[in-house]
Amino acid sequence: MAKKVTIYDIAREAGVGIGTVSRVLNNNPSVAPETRNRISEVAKRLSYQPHTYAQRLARQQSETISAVIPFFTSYFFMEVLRGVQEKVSEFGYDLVLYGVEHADQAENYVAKALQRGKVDGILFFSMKMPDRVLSMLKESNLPVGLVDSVSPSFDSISVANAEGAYAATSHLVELGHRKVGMLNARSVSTPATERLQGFRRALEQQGIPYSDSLVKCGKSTRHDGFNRDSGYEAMMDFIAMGSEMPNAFFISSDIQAFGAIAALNEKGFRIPEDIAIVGFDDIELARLMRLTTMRQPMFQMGVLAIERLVSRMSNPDMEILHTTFSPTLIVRESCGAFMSSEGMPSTKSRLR
Amino acid sequence: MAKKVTIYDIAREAGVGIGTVSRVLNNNPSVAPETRNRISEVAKRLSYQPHTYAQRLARQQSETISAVIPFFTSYFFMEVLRGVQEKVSEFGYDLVLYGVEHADQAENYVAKALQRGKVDGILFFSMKMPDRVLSMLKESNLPVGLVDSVSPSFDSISVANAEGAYAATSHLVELGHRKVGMLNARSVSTPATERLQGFRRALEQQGIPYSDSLVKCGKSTRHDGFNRDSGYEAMMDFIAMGSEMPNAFFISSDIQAFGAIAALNEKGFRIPEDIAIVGFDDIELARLMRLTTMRQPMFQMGVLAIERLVSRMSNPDMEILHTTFSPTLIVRESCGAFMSSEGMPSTKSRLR
DNA sequence: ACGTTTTGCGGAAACGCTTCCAACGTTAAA
DNA sequence: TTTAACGTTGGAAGCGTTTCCGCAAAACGT
Repeated sequence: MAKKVTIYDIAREAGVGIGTVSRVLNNNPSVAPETRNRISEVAKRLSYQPHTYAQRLARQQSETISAVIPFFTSYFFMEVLRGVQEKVSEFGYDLVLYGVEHADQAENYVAKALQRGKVDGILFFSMKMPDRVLSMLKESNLPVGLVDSVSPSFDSISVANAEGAYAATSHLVELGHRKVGMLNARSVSTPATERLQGFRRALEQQGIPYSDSLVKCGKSTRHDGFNRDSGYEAMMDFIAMGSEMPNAFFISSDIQAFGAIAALNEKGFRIPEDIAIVGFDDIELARLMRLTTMRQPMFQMGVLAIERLVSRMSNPDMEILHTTFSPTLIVRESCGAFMSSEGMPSTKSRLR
Repeated sequence: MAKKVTIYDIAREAGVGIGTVSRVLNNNPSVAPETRNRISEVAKRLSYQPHTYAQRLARQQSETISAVIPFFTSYFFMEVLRGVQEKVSEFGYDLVLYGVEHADQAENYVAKALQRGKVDGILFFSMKMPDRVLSMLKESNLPVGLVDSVSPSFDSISVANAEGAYAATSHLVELGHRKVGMLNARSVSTPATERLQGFRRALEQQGIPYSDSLVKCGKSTRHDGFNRDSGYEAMMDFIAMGSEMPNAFFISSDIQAFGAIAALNEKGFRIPEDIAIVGFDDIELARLMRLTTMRQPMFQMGVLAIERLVSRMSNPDMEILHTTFSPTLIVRESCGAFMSSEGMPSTKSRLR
């Protein structure tokens, strides 16, 4: 280990008291300029590095923000995390990541985090937490931010899931499709249920009868069903419907859409000629695959989440803010929009 | 904030000294069973939570592992990080992520990290670090692990890049191609230069003359050239060669391959009928796109990296270990192997 | 019955820092 | 000239643990 240099060493070397050294290090104004210089110089010469944990213990705060995330390995979270990471280091905080499988694990973590000084703020991602935990959090007075979920008592950043699903579905219907289905994720996920609502509403609004047989979810439970296999399985189920099968699908995430496309390809369906598809998220691969989808400003959500959290940390009485982003429809080729508008299929399709 | 409960509270409540409380909390055997029970009970009743920073200060260690990563938003790193995350939490450590743009930023961070007690171990990902930093690290005695790069003085986990490139290129040649080119990433990246070596060696071994015009790299510098646009640009450059253009390509990452495929499609080339391609990495999408590629065991590398680091932390004098994974060739459709072996192109191709 | 270990335990010291308080020398105000 | 106020400074106290030292009581040996 690098030999420790403490403020005592500096104090001795500079012929002052430790209090003065500390004041210099913390830019406390009440130090004579001359003394300040001398101390700064000694500190640099000894290449002093403060002991973070000692500081945190003494200051009673952690300079740490932690993010509790269900599965930080999904494309969606990765993208949001990029924004988070960028801002966190800009503000000079540490980022501690906690990957959890379910909300109850989060609860477990909350208990640990609540000890004063462990973290200065927490961000929860896509977690529907039990009321008990929520109120624990609330009375703890710890700054908390919610991303991709909402609760009245905390700041939140979210996406208008229902609205997005509504737009996606409507787009399909406007393209002339009457038999449109949905591939959803698991209903334990709030975004999934919200997207289902949007889907239903769009159908009803367009005078198309809704039926439960119109929405399917694969059996793969990883990432709450937001995964490729789930999409593959659900689409296979649809294909098994035979002539009853819808010919247009709103799919609740791009990654599921890719699974669905694989299933479709395997069974000889062409996209968009035979089947139209619109996804959700607009992950990088969606552009590559020419997938029509609803874009969520993931990076930006991460950035905003930290900005909001930091301002709440410095001003706890700030009024609670809820920000909802509206996803925007990105029309590419998988929905067949170009085909119908231009009268012929695009020659550039990468979808089969 | 949750009202603080300290070991003093427990001691008072249980009618013992703080030393005993601490011993119970740390499972130190020299406490009478009866006393131990009483204390545990009180601790639970008061829902005591140790103050992490105080512990770390007293114990002189941090229970934290940090990972320094160039761009933790690329598919390759995401996958590796999954493995890292899994193991880290299994061992009960905290994971602190540092995203950096270049090695010099890492240096900056190293200085901070070196202060005793800040972190117990560091993992560096894909970073070619200046010797000065390396020796700083070395003499600091901090446990260090290298992933995707190698240095004699530290444990490392890497992939046989040259070997992989060799295998990929050879596969192309064995399929009958004589004009084979390479799309590389930027030469600042060590994996990129190693893969180039493998490519050259394969050519030479097969009696095919190498020429610099056979390898190109796009202008996009993000992720050191391991990005989609770079692949697109490089392939466009190749296409501009006209009749001189190779008809088979080894591409140094899957993501670049997708860009290249886009370029090819745009210009009307068919894959694999006109152009054969093999990529590198085997990211999830490669399977979807039926891309022939060299698989790196990314998740496993992450797992191993942490296991190795943790064992070094507990046993600093352990002999230095270098593990090299050999990438394996995953034959799918983009190389045309099925076409040539089965005499006809696959009907399921998703590559155009 | 008397040393001698062993076992269990209390609490001071240490970890490295921040912060508060007292004290000093100066300078301004009266 | 006296007093009050100010600008600086030193260092003790405190943050919540762990750990070491030493002591008492209990267990052991003979």
